[in-house]
Amino acid sequence: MNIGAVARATGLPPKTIRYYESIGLVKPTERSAGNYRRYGESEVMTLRFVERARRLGFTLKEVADLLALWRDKTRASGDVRALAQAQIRRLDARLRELRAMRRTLEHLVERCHGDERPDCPILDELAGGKLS
Amino acid sequence: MNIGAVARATGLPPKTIRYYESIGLVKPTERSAGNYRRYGESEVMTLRFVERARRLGFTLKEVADLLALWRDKTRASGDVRALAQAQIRRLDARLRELRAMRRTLEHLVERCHGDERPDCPILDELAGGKLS
DNA sequence: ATTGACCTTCCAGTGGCTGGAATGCCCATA
DNA sequence: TATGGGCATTCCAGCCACTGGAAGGTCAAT
Repeated sequence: MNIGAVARATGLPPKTIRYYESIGLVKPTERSAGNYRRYGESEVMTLRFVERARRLGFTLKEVADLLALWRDKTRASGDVRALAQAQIRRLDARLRELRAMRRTLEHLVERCHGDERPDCPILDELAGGKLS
Repeated sequence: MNIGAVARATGLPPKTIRYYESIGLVKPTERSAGNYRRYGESEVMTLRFVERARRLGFTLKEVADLLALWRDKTRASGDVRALAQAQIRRLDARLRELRAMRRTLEHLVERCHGDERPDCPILDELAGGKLS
């Protein structure tokens, strides 16, 4: 399998696959005569794993840790769970931040008539308000 | 006011203030004899404006737009409102993404016993599951 | 005169890609 | 056999919004 086929099979762009290789995550089984990357099924599985973990918001560092645990048949499932729970906590923190931003913006938008006139509570608050 | 005082007054690190200057957002009124940046009240106000807008999740490009609207006394408040509403929509999109991640992770964590044993549904799903 | 806090510039790195240039490979068709 | 098109390669650069650190200059107080 060339990189393009792997890209189609994993949903990851070729560029990203090369990037993952450059940081040591997944490397091709071999190179063809013409120096093309050639991949086998297990690399495709690994890349799919990476793609799914990324979609759950894990950093590449954590993905590497998860991959290591995946490969380690003697791992403790508690270690995996701990990573997942840490990620949930980070998501919660981020959700709280975004919700706070949203609330504030919503208040501002409500108070701004939003027409041709120049007076605008949004700018006023940004300029001097306390924005809670 | 030197940059350190401005930093204290705005909550922005000196490095960030210099960075904002480098991208043309806010420049000091003048330089002292010893080449120190010197700021007046209006720069402090501008930086506070920037800091608040950033806290609401606006990009620096949008902050620049908001600043331009702020300075333009003939602006239409609708233009400001449109920026704020676009930002709310982006926040909503991001919130949906994060919530979806959270839901999936929560399911996975529930199904993983998380002890010393190696079998782990989290890894299984990352490896081959459909993760909804 | 010396200390120490502050300031200066410049370069480099973060994360996770993404774009583009210049070049090379592979295969099918005329 | 030439040629064309679709792949692939490497390398450099850029994105965003900072942040860290080195090497040095300034300023006020002791």
